Amino acid sequence: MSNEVVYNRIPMLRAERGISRKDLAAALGVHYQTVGYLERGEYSPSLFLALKIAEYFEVPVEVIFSLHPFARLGS
Amino acid sequence: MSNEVVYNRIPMLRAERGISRKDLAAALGVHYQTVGYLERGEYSPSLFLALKIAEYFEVPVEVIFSLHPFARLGS
DNA sequence: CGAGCTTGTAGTAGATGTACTACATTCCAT
DNA sequence: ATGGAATGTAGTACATCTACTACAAGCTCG
Repeated sequence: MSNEVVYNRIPMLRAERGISRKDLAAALGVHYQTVGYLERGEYSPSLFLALKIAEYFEVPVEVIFSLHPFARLGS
Repeated sequence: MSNEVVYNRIPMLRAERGISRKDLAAALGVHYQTVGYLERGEYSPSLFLALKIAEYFEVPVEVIFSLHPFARLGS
């Protein structure tokens, strides 16, 4: 049932903060490869991890994750 | 890593709407026992399912799910 | 050039989430 | 009192998530 797509903006938020995957992973308490998998969309995080990510970036979950594609910012 | 607790208010929201687990499950496209497991806290949903639930109840994810216990309403 | 940081890819292993079936219990309505 | 709806429990099976190790490639800084 979680074979469905969940879009995410982790790369954008991480770029805004200027931190590496490794640092983000450390802050979240997960393996740095896990962040890579999430950013590349190979799978979506557990709810627990999603809530941790939202807490870390201090934004609502919906700002980072969505069932529908995010609008592109550029061109 | 999702061996951690995620608190949820599904029973309360479902009671407010006055719908059964079976109907909620059907609306979400999951097995009715899955809703039971979630309500009893036996495990927390995938992010995909959490987003569907929030969409169904028309509230932000944080209203239903939290890393920290919800305040009790009564006494 | 050489070292180190960042990211991508690959693979194994274990934990968690979901589907499904079956049966027991409680409660309400007829 | 009988049946049906709603819920709880148990158990199996499969899919997904996460950890971890290892290696390749690009980049920057000395």
